[in-house]
Amino acid sequence: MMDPLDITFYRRPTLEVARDLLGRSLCRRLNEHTWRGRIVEVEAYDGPTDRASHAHRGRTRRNAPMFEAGGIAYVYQIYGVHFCFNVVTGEHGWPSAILIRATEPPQPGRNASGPGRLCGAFGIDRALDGASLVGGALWLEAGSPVHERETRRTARIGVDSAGPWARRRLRWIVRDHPAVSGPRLLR
DNA sequence: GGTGCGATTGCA
DNA sequence: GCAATCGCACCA
Repeated sequence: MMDPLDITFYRRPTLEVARDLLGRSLCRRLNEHTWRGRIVEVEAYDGPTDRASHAHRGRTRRNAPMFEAGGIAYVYQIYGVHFCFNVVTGEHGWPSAILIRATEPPQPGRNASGPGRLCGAFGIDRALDGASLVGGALWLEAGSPVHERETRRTARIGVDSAGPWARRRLRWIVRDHPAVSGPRLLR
C-alpha cells in the first residue's frame, strides 16, 4: 500500500500544487474500507485578490481553513444541498485552496464527476472541514503521473461574476477524460 | 434579527 | 429552465 503524500506536498505555491494534483489518488477510509479515486479535474483559488475566492472579502468563520498552512481540508456546503472539498495549500496567512472537482469512480458505478457528486461518492461532509490530510481518514497518495501533453488548462466553472478573474485559466483537467465534469467546450 | 444568495445538481 | 434547501455573509 502506498504512503500518504506528506505535508511538504501541500506547502508549496498553489498553482504548482494544482497541476501536481492531477493523477494523484484521493483516499478515504470509512468503516474499515478504503476508497480510492484518481484525480482528473481541479481548480485553484489563490490569494485574497482572487474575486472568485471565498477569501476575497477577508477571513470569516466559513473560510478560516483557507488561511491555515497547507495540508488540511476545506469543506463547505453549497446551495444548502451539496458539499465541496478543497485541499488547502501554501503558508499560514495566505488564503488558498484547490477545489477537487472530479476523480475516476472510486468503485464501479460510483460517480465522482463534479464537486458535489465527488463528496457524495467519498462520504465527505462538514465533519471533515479543517481535518488534516496527513494521518487521518482522508488523504492523498502518489497515484499515477499525468504527462504534460495529456493535461489542459481552462477557465474555472461557475465563477462568471468574478470579472477578469473568471477568465483566468485556473482549472486543470486530464484531456478527454470521461470523468471530467463541466460543459463540453471546456473539456 | 432579517435578507439574499451560492466554487451544484437533478428533474421537468 | 428551474427548484431544492440552508449556512453564512452582510446590513440594520
